[in-house]
Amino acid sequence: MNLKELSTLLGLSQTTVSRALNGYPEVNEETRRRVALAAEKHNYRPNTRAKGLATGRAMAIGHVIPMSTKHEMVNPIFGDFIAGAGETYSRNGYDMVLTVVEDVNEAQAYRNIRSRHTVDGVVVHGPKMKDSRIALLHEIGLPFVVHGRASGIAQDYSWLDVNNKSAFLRSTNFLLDLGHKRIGLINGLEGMDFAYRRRAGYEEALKARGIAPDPSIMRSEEMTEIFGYRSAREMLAADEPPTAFLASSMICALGVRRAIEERGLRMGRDISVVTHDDALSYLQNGSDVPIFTATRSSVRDAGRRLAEILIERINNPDGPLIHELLEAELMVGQSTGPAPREAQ
Amino acid sequence: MNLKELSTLLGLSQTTVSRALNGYPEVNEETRRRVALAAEKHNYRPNTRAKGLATGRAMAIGHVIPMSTKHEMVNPIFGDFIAGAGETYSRNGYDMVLTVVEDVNEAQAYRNIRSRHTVDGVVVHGPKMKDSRIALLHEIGLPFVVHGRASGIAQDYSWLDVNNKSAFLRSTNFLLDLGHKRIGLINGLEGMDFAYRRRAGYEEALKARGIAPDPSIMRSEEMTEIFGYRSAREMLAADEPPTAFLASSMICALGVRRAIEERGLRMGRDISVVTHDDALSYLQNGSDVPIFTATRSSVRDAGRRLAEILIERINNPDGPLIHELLEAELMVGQSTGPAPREAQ
DNA sequence: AATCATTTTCAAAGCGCTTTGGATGCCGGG
DNA sequence: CCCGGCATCCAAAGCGCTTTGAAAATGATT
Repeated sequence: MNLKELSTLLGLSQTTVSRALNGYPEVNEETRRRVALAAEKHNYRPNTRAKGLATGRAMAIGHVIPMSTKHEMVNPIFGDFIAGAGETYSRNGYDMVLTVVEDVNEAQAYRNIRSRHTVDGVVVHGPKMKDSRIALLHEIGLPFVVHGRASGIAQDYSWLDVNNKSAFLRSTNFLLDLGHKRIGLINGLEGMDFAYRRRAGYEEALKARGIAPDPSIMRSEEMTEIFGYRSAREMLAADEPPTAFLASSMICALGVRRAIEERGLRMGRDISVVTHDDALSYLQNGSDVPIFTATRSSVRDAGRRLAEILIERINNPDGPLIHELLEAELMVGQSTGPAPREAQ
Repeated sequence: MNLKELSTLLGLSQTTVSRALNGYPEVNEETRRRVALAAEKHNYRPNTRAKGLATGRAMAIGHVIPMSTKHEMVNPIFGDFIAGAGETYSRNGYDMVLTVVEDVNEAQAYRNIRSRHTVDGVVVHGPKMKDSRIALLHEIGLPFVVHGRASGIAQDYSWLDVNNKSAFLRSTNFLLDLGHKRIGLINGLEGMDFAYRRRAGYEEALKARGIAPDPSIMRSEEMTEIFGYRSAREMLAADEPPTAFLASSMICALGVRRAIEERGLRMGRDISVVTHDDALSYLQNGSDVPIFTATRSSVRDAGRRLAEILIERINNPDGPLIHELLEAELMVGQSTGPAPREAQ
């Protein structure tokens, strides 16, 4: 069923039917009702492509997912973020189109998207420091919002981010207050902007107490369980083992816990752990009392909100840029306790 | 830059330029080269919507993600599956469009997709037993492939699935051979077809050795870490605790391990664990020696292959239906060992 | 009754592409 | 010299929608 068929069926012109369905005022309410009823009855929906051609709007938003050949990982937060964003999209009549692309071709992918007019805007995931995508998107004039921020970019842009620095500063202080002096940092991949900010928060807290950050207990990698495990194991086996760890994700933290328990130590008593928690739906941090003491910030909420921001920007590209900084909440769980006496 | 502009720029008709770019034979090779060069230079890409309108093909494939209000979980395998499928799509010039929809509106979502002509086909995720989506998709005539299978459906359809029954039958036998007689099952949500098949494999293996399945050590829920933890904890605290567990996912298995260790027991010595492993990129099962003994089957590979199947079906809708059953490999890791003497 | 304003409807153009059904020019064979 | 055949190219229609500009119908006003 298409417009033409529907309109001849109703004995009306395509114009009138189109207007009736799109809520234009210049159509009799009685007629509108008739049209709406018939459309419902025949399950008529305008053809996306035709509508898009006519209006110049795709009513779709793009997400480019770079697939590195080196770093094979699919970000575990991806699913929850998408779920949140998708909710907003649905509510606003937008489709979501994903493009998986080898990271070396990422720039070309954005250009393609632009010239093929497949989407009205894009979400930039996982910004690196001095991320080149931002300049590119400005250049080709594709509306976008960044999930996170990119340090060292001259031009301004819209973003939504968790206050990573503050979160890690607070976690570090929390551990310092408990008497821990050697705190291992198990961070995300160097070069990722969020990892940089987290380290900055960690170092700032240490320095404020006169402790010099020790590179031998700071690691940076893709945040897998294995990485958390290995890092913690190595640090614990070293001469001056940390009495606490700061992990960048729950997945990492699970690995850290494994290393701790493998060594016959007890988390929360012998070794403290604080992690960042993205509130992934399949990886809840306990039910009543959190397992891990954690800085918590729902990535699904972030997706929801970021999608709203992007839609706002698409509707009003010359409107003000939007910046939103979410504070993570520090939730005390069972994984932290005072530093053991002998280590103090 | 659009076709019209490009063609006047070249002093050619739109027809010729279009044909040159699309590889039709009736155009001089010299001309074709000129056209290709100019297109490259001006970064010309045909407008997706216009092309779609003209050809009747969307060159896009849909994934409908139902968001339950009850079960809030985003399936953790989702990211990896999408990454695999997306790879195939990119290679074949397809876009991937996701629709997040409240599960109660799922049927309507498929009808919408169909009548709006947004995609050429869809992937059906997480089939339940007697899944109603299959009949629906047949009815509205939208090409599709199911990731998994649905028992109790009259009509045939294309699918790609892991042999869940065989996998769990083999795991169970493996544990039985090690002398375990009480094996707890920590399964996915009842009603999901894969969970049904896994249980069938488990029960068949037990019965073959004259052991009656005991409902008190069989659980069924969404496969979260918490669920694995709680289930294992409860079973371990009961009168006749299991000496081994069979878990339906790595995430669950992590919870099981936590429960075991919390009780002061050692996994692989006191309690054995076998899990199914979807080979998620951020949750590798160890590096050299697997942590968990596991039935392993890469969900990313599944995505890749399933996308190929769907594209085949789209190109040849009247071709034969395709069924592919992947066997999981049983990899022995550190989480299993002979049943403790006293329990034998 | 005539005029004007307002409401309601419509025909047709246009969005950017593909594709049909020629046109054009060139060549060799009769 | 003419004609058929082939290689190239083109004009125009059509995909299904929105939107412009105008016409028709209605109601209000004088």
